[in-house]
Amino acid sequence: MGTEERRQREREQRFGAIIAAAKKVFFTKGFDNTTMDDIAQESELSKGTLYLYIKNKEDLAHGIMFESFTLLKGMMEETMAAGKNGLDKIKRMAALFSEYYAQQTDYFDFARNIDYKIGAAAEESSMAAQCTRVIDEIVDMLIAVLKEGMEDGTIRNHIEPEKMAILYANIVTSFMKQLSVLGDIINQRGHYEPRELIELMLEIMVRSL
Amino acid sequence: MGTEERRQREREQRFGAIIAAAKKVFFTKGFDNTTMDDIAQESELSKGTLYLYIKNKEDLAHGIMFESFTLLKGMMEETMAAGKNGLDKIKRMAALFSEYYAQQTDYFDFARNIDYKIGAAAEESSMAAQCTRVIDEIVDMLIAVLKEGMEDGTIRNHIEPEKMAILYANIVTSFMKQLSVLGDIINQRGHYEPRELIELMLEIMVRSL
DNA sequence: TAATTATATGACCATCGGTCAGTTTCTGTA
DNA sequence: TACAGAAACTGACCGATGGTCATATAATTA
Repeated sequence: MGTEERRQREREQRFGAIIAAAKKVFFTKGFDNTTMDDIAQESELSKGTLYLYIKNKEDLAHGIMFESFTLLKGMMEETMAAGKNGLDKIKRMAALFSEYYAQQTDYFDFARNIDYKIGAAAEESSMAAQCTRVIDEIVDMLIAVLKEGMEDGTIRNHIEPEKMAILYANIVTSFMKQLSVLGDIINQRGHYEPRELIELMLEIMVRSL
Repeated sequence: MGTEERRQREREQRFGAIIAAAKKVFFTKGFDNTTMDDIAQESELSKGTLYLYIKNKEDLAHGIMFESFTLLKGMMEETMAAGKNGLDKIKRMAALFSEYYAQQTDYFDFARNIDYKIGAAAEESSMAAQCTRVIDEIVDMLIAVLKEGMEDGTIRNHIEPEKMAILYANIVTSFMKQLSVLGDIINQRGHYEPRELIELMLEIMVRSL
């Protein structure tokens, strides 16, 4: 009888519902200002029950990050497939990042609070470990496309692709995270749209290849 | 009689001592893991007394940031004075930033937690307001040197210098903040020294001018 | 139906940022 | 020197919050 299977499925659904509820509250009130009671209420469970499905508040955040990274990875795969050569793929990727930032600014704001702990937590927490795995896969995609560009001659720069992938990924994400927070203030003071600054940054990155 | 003046001086010394104690503890244990009781103990005052000199824990952090930005500004002024033309000044500035990162990595790690709140807090807190003032002065210095380079022909790129200063300042600081946290993990996994990645990043930035 | 197991609950605990009534120390005056 | 008022200081206390656990409820099995 499939009782055990059904239970397992229900457990996963519960977990998914908790992640969804947490995401809703985190993105509305911010990580620090959200209490576990808020999440309990939103998910219509008691606080104690939450802890049957998650390890702690931080782990919950890593679950959300995992979802986000997985989504991005899927979009990258689609984008890459459409590119004609190495440089073209990178240009499309840059456009994708810009679009992703515009649509998911909340994620970057949230990530700024959280993702720096992922590496340190990866050993203890399965959610954090899953995050690092997806991040590694994303970096691997970047490495592959850089290599492709070097081989087909569309990229002049021949520094180690592994090093460049790490470098560029960190420049882009750190800048986006910073803008997700300071963007409004910068816009208010100097009238520079965050999106405009990001496009400029990406242009500099692509041109440097 | 100079009683009042002496008192004022003593108040400032107390404040300075509290900042110093807080800095010591924050840099050792991190912002989140430091309790106000820790700082009270380190500064040999009661917790209640701390609050006669500071507004709250965040304000204390802004005081430390202010000190840091002021230090950097002073170093920038020295560096700029030694430069021969616009581009030369910028190259020296890049070298300065790299050196500053190496010497004060702790500051960036700390800043990552704090500085995003400065803009929002500037209206309420005098410490945060002082921070924004120094940051503005630093950005103004960058704008000035970019203009100089455009005028003397050592910089080809002629986008609005105001926009470029904001763009470059944010790329550089956000990347440094990210590395201050992830640097060790990156180094551990791919054997890329943080300092090396920062030099590469600065090189890309300078070359794009 | 009774026993066992899985799931859920919320009162409770420890910690921490911040407050405030009360105490001590300093200062100017008579 | 005595004393009153001001300034500086203290630490017990408060409210909020992440996390726990003894207990209760529901589902499953025999």
